[in-house]
Amino acid sequence: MANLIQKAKDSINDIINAAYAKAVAAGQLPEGAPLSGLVEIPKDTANGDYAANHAMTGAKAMRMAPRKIAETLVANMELEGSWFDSVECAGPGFINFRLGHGWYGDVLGNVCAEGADYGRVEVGQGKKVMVEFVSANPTGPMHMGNARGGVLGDALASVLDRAGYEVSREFYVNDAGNQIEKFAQSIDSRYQQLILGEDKVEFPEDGYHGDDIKVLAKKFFEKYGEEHLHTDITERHAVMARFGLENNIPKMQSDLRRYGIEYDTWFFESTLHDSGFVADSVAELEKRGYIYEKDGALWLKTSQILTEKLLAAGKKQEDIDKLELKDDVLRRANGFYTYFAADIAYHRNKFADRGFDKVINVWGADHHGHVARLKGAMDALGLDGENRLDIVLMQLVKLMSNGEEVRMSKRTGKAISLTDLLDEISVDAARYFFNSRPESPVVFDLELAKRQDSENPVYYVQYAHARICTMLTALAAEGHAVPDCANINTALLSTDAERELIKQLAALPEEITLAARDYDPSRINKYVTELAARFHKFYTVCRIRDAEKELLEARLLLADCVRRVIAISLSVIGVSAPEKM
RNA sequence: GCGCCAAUAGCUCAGCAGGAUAGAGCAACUGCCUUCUAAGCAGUAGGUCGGGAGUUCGAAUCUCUCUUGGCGUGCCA
Repeated sequence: MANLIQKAKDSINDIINAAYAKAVAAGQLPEGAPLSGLVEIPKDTANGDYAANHAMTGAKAMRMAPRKIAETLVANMELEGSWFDSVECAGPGFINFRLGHGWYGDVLGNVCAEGADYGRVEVGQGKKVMVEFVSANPTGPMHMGNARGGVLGDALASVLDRAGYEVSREFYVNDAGNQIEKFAQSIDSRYQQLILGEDKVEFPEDGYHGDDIKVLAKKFFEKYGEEHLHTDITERHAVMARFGLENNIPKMQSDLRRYGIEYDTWFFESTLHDSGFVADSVAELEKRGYIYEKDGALWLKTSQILTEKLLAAGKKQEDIDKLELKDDVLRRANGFYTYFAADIAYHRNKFADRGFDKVINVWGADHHGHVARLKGAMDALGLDGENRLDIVLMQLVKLMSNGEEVRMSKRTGKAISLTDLLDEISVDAARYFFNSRPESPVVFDLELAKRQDSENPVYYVQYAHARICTMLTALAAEGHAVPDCANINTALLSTDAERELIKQLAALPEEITLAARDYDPSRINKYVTELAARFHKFYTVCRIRDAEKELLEARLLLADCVRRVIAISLSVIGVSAPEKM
């Protein structure tokens, strides 16, 4: 579980502090100045492998020129026995360190020793985390937004898993409430149109207009015939809703599986209503004084809860007034609970009943108005939603076709579904493409997507992997098997191409840590693309087959390490690593 | 009106726990396969990082403000 980049940085901090102590003892630098700074990796290796800015940040306190401080520190440095070969001052006062070959050897040793676990870090400390994502309405096919949510959620879960969290993937099935009734009405209308003629039955304006509803109605008719034409409407709608869900949910499950996504739990909203947990949660809020009745409905004091929170966070009352906070209905006058009430119960269940330390929901940005109130409701229940509930808001996908935007809506029936998408482009391409920063909007050009073959960057990475695999096979056939890590001379890997490649191998644990911290799995895309680029360069510049035995073996091992790390990285983002292309 | 998110090459996007000359892919142009996969490598060209102000030794990155776009502001989910 070693992160050699972090260790190198820590080591530099130690070296600088030791040099400072020595300089102070010699009277060259003032005592007691807080010497802290950042160690970072410069863009240009001409500035060393690591650069420290301690001299610049300490300049003010020491009342000395940064450059002078840096020079004094460097003069007092001891690199013997460290990972570093050289150190020098540069620019306005940077202290630049250069790695020796020992560090590079240690990186390869790590990759070999940790095998498939390479890149695992322990920042998660085994905490229980749930990632809930997609949770598309089961009233129709999943769309492009769901496709992106699936990619981001699944990749985020993988990242967190590798960062040492105990992760659970969950899909929340909204199989209750208003939209289910609308769903049933829509099927019912299509069913009647089927029997009585399309012009004889009016289709509800706010119904689901998609063709999938017609298909469901047809299936329903094939099963029941005209049996349900005149049955009691409540019972009929219940039968139709169940029929629709029993058709749609397995379809969603198989689509997501085809997309490479497996959930630990499919959680049904209806169970919260059936068990009385929704009512119980509202009662609990009432007990805590957050509920009142008005116009026959039960209301949550959302504005009070959020106002108190914002005041505590230091917001001014006049700014809060501008927000025009409103309360929310939890139970309508007709006795039915709102979606929000069910959502409160659902999240209470996640924390209180199932004991998740942290819950992350991946939502479309159009739900952002819901974030503060749900967190607030958790706070009101004493469940610390502010810190334990995190929402990743992803911008919706903008679909372009022939230069025009295609609006996606289930109700207009013009949606491009996730199934359509996967019929057009490969799962690997879709997963790579949608894994970009969640808060950035994505413009998806359908024509371009269809055309995407060898030009897609995902193939660039996969090609690197395949290239290594076939090369290793070919060389093994010539008697050059990948050697054991302990038997190679890593000091021979001394060209820029080799060292840049090894540095990139070393970066995976750091990338996992940052991706987990920022909930940004797209970092892994960039990481593995850069790794592939450095490999391709190495491959072009450093021949393996023609090298002398010792160098050949060292390079063979390096190539094998790259192969393993590419495979690990791709698996984290759900992309396959083909052995040949 | 108020709130959230965004604005970087012709196009799609990186870079944002402040760091040294702003990167990649696509599109355009030029080289490199009798040698481990050319789905590759090397190079040319392309930018007032939306405008303005501030903080700092130092800003694409942080703060404020303005502009433009997306979304939200339901007894919808």
